[in-house]
Amino acid sequence: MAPKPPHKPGPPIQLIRRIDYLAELLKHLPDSLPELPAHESTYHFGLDQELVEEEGTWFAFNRAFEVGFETHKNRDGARLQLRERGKNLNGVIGLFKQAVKDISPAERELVRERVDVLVRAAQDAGARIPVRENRIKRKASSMLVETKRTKRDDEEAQQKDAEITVLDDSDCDSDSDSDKATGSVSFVRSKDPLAEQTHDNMSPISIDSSSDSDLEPVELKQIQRNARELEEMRKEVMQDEEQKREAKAQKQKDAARERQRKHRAKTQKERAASRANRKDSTSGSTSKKLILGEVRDEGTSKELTDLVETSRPGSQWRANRNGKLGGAVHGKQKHTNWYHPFLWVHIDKAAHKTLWSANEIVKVLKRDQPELFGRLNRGTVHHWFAPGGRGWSEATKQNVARHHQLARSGRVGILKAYPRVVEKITAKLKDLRRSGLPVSVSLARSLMLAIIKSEKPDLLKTFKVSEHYVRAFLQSKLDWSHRKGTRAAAHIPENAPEVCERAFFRAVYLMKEYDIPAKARHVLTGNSSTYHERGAKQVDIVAKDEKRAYTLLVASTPSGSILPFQQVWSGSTHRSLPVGGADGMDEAHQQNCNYFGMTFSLRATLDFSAGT
DNA sequence: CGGGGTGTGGCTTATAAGCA
DNA sequence: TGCTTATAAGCCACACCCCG
Repeated sequence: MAPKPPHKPGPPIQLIRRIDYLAELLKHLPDSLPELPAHESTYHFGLDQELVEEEGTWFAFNRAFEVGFETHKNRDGARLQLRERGKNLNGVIGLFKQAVKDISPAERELVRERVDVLVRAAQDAGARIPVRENRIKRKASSMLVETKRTKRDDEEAQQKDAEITVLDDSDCDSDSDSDKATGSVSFVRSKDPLAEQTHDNMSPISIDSSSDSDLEPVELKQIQRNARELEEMRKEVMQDEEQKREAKAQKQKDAARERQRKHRAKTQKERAASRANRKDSTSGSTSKKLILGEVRDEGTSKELTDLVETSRPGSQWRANRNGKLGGAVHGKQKHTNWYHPFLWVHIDKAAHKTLWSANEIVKVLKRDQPELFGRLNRGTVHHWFAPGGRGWSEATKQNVARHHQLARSGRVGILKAYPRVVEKITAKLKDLRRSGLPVSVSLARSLMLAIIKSEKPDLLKTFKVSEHYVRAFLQSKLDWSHRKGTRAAAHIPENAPEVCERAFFRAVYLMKEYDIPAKARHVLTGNSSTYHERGAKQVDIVAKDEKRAYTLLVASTPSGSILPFQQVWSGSTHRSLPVGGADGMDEAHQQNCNYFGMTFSLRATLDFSAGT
């Protein structure tokens, strides 16, 4: 599966809450500020879409903000002052909310500053949120306190870190912001009496012995001992915290599991109940409604109850292996293979119709074909989408193309860790096929054994390269299947006896040189079939019986006279042509001297036609 | 402001390939 | 044929939006 692109995080909730708080403040500005009609107001906030496209959201936001509030006119240090209240000013909230969606985290920080400026301006102008709306106020003001405290805490922490260098550890950087904000127990904060003592008694200390100090050796030793103890305590605390975190994570996991278990139990119960209901609701008004089509009888499509199983390509696997010889018994299949062509055709249609909304797709499908899509989940549909949402992902397209997932996966099992070996094997196999040699399992196995032996001989201690593995390799890695040859790849050459003799002596030489026993020889029998690309139109193969066939074109004029015949032959060399001294060639020339001719095509597999 | 609907990430489980 | 593994299905929860 292609890796998912990193998800772009949305604006932080704190920022949204802060903007909401500002909105509340702006709503409660005092009446002393004028509320101007739109044409008199200078507050016109909105993201100019053209600017957004040309310069980006951040630029467009800044421009709108500046044009509205004219902060450049304020003298140094002067606070922003609101000139009016009402609808026009409130438009700035929309501007903020629109902008924070599309900008970077760093830019969001700057937006946060702008919000703070406006909050101060509103407070300066006398905005007060009434008590009855205290919920938001509490929330927001607590945030104010929180942020202030965060800053202060951070500064303090930094100071302390600077002072007690022995405690300065990169691990401490990983302390979450929330920890800092709440001032929770963290070792750096020097809540520890020992640490405080150290802090009170000594000025900057460092475990680094190279630091020049005027301290007496005894004092130095004491400090170093303290430092070590501190270090140990720090480690203990860290470990403790780590354990707590793990325990918490585990607890959350358990809770989630329990929730899911309960949910499943509930749905099962509901299903059972609905089945029971269906059984005894076949009479009276329900039957009438059924006949009239007012309600849908979900119990009538009995054959569809096995949809899940039917949609799965590997159901035979279960039938063949399930529970045999005391083996494991797998339960009924539960996952539907939605890539099944009969299902996917509806899904694809619905997707285009609903403009790629997972929720809509599922709704439409469930409404139109509840028997088929009653169990389809919108989350599942969502996972099929390409990044961006409109269209299917590449992985999905591939799954649809092969009607299910996983097959032709390219997996090579034990050889996965040795891509070089795999590459060598596939290259050799492809070369063999290019030359037209039939590739059988035994040939492929010998080849693989030879390559593995030379590259990674250790593997062969346990790995047998079984024929089963070889078949799987050919299928998984090369997408080859067992094919019948369709076309002769080459003919027996003129110098065949000579070639055979050379091959014979080469074999003799090898056997003598490497002491190869005679029984190790293996003669590949002539074979009219081979492993070859699945679905290929032509399967070239050597030693295939030559087809003696040609195409004869018979044509006539509109008036009915028969034209000279045209024969179309095929061959791969000029030797396929009739030679000048062929039997009957003179006769042909004498009888049809006006008509006899040859034409060649320049294709790899030559076609030539002869008109007589 | 609350309720319902929607989009989406992440967790758990099922499936089938792969290996010994 | 038992066990392992990669990937998809199934499901939930959270954030956000819209509407009355």
